[in-house]
Amino acid sequence: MSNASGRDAALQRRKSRIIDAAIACFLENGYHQTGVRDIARKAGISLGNLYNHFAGKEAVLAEIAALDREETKPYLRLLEEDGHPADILMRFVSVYAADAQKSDYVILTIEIISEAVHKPEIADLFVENWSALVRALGELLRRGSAVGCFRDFTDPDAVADIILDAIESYGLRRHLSGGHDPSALDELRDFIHHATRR
Amino acid sequence: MSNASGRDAALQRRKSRIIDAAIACFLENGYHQTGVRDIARKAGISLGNLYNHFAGKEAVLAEIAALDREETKPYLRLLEEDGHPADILMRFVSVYAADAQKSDYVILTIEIISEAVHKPEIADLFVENWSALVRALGELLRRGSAVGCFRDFTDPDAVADIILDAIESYGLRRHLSGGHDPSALDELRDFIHHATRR
Amino acid sequence: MSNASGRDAALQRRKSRIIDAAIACFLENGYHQTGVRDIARKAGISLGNLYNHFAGKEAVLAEIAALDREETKPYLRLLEEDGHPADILMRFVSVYAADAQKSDYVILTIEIISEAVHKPEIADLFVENWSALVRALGELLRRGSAVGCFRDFTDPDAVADIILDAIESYGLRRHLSGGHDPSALDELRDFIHHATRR
Amino acid sequence: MSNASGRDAALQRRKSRIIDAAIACFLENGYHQTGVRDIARKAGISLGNLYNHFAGKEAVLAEIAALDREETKPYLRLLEEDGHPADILMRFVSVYAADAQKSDYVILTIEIISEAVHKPEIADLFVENWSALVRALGELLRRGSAVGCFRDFTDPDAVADIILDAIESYGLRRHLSGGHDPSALDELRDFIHHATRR
DNA sequence: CATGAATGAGTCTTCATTCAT
DNA sequence: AATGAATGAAGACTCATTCAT
Repeated sequence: MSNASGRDAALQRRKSRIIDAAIACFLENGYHQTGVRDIARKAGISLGNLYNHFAGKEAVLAEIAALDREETKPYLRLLEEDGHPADILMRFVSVYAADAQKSDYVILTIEIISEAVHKPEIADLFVENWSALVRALGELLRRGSAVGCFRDFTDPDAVADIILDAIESYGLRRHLSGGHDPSALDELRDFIHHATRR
Repeated sequence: MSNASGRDAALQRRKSRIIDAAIACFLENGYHQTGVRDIARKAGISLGNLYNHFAGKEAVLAEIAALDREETKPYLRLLEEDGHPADILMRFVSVYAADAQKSDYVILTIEIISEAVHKPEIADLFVENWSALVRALGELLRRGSAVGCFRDFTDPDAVADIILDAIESYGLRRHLSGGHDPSALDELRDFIHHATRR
Repeated sequence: MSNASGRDAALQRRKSRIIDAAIACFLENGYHQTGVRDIARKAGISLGNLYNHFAGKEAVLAEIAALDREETKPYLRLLEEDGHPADILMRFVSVYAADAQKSDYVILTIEIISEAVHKPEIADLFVENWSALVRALGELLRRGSAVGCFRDFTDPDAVADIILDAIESYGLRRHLSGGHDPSALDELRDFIHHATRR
Repeated sequence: MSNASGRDAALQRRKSRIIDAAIACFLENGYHQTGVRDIARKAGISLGNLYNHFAGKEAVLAEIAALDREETKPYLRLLEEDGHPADILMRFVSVYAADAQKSDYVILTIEIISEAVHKPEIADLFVENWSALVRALGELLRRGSAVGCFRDFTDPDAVADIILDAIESYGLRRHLSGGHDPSALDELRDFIHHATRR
């Protein structure tokens, strides 16, 4: 390992600590209620130093939004696995819904989306990840239709959109109503199953 | 009309103008980017006077959130109409999705939800309206199951939740991706149709 | 009683209620922490109507300061009574100290004085009452010196000043330290007795 | 001098300049009539920066109140000197009264006290300094009684309280009445002398 | 790279007062 | 005399960002 890359790694660790701190703050108090000072303090660095790593508060949020990409990868891999499309779909729904149900995920998503509404550059990051998921799921649906285990869709990508949305908002709703209805996930799986079966 | 009620009406008009101004501002710039001054200016009143009508900025948002209730009523009536449950459901989906797709509605909803995440009193207002919709739609599903035009659901209310979520987030997604895919609504209707049919 | 005087009496009652309300507010929260709205509310009248009775917030305080005059009268009478000057002095000290010890009196006095420091017109009201007391007590001291029960004073009025101050600040200190040392009053009486005896 | 201590010293100087500016403002216009901006401007720093040094306006006042402690020290030393108690007492009275008579001191004291009435945390700072003085003076009185140059006191601390009060309020009264009666101080000394002598 | 003092525009809110009714 | 909506200046305080060290 060269000196340079060692330094890079250290830098990356710093950035990562800042991101983690920011996420923690945003989760706890929301993006707008979080000050740059709060992030710096929680990251254990000085206020000014944060600006050596990020252009500003919004850049931190953008980075968080971009990180979605990483977290999206496992889902993409799952959707592209070989196997019975219907099985894969159900496994995907289960796993994705489980994640989407986690409070952290939900809150952070809302924070980012509500910023994205007024800031195109953040919306773009978001849409990018989303599109990748949609395409992968759409492909699965197409495959399933071809194989005969799903019905034929006029626009598989649109359906993929709907399915992903349903799962995401399922997670949000769980959070807002505060409840933890275990049967709800079954119902969601059932719902998607019936909506897609031939 | 008595003097008192005349004055009350004038007051109500004022409040209403403030609400309208606030909505316009929130839509344009978001809740946090909107200053109380902006609202007052757009409402054509003085800054201080706003506080004669609302306890503060958050109270304005709360009132907007509460107004949802009024806008929920037509849907409730639709869901409770006599008729073939499957027909009613499809009409409901069409109408509700059309509204949920309107940019205004979407943006405002996001603003409110993202505040609700950190402010229980706003979340409560929101959940209340939502519950009413869920119950009404759940009832329709039950009726449909009884009549035989829907499959049997383990938990009709959970399904109602899922359907409503799907529609809402459909609207949001339409907004974020900027696109206006007319076939998407058909796909959504189809999706829900297949997911609920016997 | 003529109509006019009846109306005047009613007016006076209103003013008096406002004054009482103001005193209550000033005691509880201090002059600056009290809003005109608070006074009006506690007086049970409308905000605007208060301005039909007083020129403004400061005028209310001025009236309160002026009311001191009334409360000063009993002391003046006591000081001018016939009798042994030393006895009268001791009785005066006891009574005046008892009053000065009452929290209400102390707080209100402080509020008024601290305003008076920057507002001559209020200071004047205050000084006036004080001077009357000083003169009366000074006269008593002179009488006592003449009769032989007090020592001779170079400047009896200055001594009167000192005595009155001692009593007043005794009350204030009691309030600030929160304590209620019953022997302190005895000590104060003793102190003044020794300081004035021949 | 290390860099760190150099920076600390600079910081302390800043704080000190702010305090000075605040005192000047409070003297001129009173605590409530002084805005944080006024203090910052007079201190020659930006508004926001003031908050890097003090938690807020009240914290500035608290610091000023606390500074009393420093100013109390010379008096404490004087009271604890060896020497004839009666002499020391008289010297103390002269010096303390001279200070208490200075307009600055009086006005500032009033501002602080009138805040202290409604804010225990400020009252505490005040009482603390006062208690130290009372104890020191009380000790002197005890010593004097033992030596035979003062009369015996039931409660020397209470007497100390009275003496200090008398001096303080003497200063205040001088300020309020605007006059500068040079014989008044003699009279005060005489008064205390007679009140304490055997 | 690291620090945190410095900046000043911006935040929401309160206030004494006025005035049409 | 009585009401309370209307006014807008002033209030204390926060914040993202910069910069000298």
